[in-house]
Amino acid sequence: MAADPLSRVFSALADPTRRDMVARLAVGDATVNELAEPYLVTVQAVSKHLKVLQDAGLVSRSRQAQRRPVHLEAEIFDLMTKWIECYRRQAEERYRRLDDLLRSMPDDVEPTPRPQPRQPRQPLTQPQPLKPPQAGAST
Amino acid sequence: MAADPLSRVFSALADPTRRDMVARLAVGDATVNELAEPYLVTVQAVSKHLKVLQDAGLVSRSRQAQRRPVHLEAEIFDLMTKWIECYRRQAEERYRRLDDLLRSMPDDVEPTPRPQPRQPRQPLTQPQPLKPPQAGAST
DNA sequence: GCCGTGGTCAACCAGTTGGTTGAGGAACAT
DNA sequence: ATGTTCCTCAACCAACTGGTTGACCACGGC
Repeated sequence: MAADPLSRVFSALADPTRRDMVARLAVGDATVNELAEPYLVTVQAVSKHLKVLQDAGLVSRSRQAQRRPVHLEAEIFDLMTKWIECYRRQAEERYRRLDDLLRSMPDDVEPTPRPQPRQPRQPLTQPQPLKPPQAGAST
Repeated sequence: MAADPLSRVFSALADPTRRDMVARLAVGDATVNELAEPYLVTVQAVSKHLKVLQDAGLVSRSRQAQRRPVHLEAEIFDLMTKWIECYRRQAEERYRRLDDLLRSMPDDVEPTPRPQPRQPRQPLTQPQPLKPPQAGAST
């Protein structure tokens, strides 16, 4: 539950029902009952899904008489797209570099250009649970 | 297991360890042992993570003597970014329209411009398990 | 006040997930 | 052939997830 924000967002969108709700909310705010209507699950289940989306920061909720309208907070998507773009770019650049390398040496070096045998760990994603105690060490 | 591709990708990246591995792989291919080294989990656990990433189409693996180098397949990211962009754009456009609407009517209509009371369901994500039979489905 | 509507909370259950250990397969070196 | 290295498979376990039902809270209408 206390997972990092990125995990929460990815995890929230890993469920097709939740993605579907996000899609529905993209066209306009909605109440829990409205959101629940298309599915055959109970309202409580939908409420749970909504809480997951809310914990991920993907939706917010206000009060309007008895209703609790749900509102999509699209900015959180940036968190994901930034992460994705970062590593995609890295990978693409790597291809480019490898390509250049292959271009620059016709055929007189060893034919297996192992990319990097061991990188010194870089910043990476976050201060991961790298080598913590073990077995379910969920910070 | 038989989830849709989008769910598999999101789900695969919902784990910080797996994201970390993707980050590591962005700088170059690696073997299972190399990938396992920074963590305190067993190699078997890493192998499982890799299988999840592979099922999601995020990595591929070849054979090189005893080694099974893991290679990042960055194109799959497109699947996510496309989905995200689609709904983000929709949401942004909605704000724009609402903004225009508010601008065009100074103060002589009701002050609660309920977005849309019920949209006719659109294509959305996939052919969801939308209201099949049973379970209190008040038709 | 009391009731209906809209929504949440709590307890429970089944299935999945992330980890473990142990056994074993595949490709080399000798 | 035997051993070594790298990796996967199988069985098991604890924790989490997505669903259920039932109780309950917060409003607004009467």
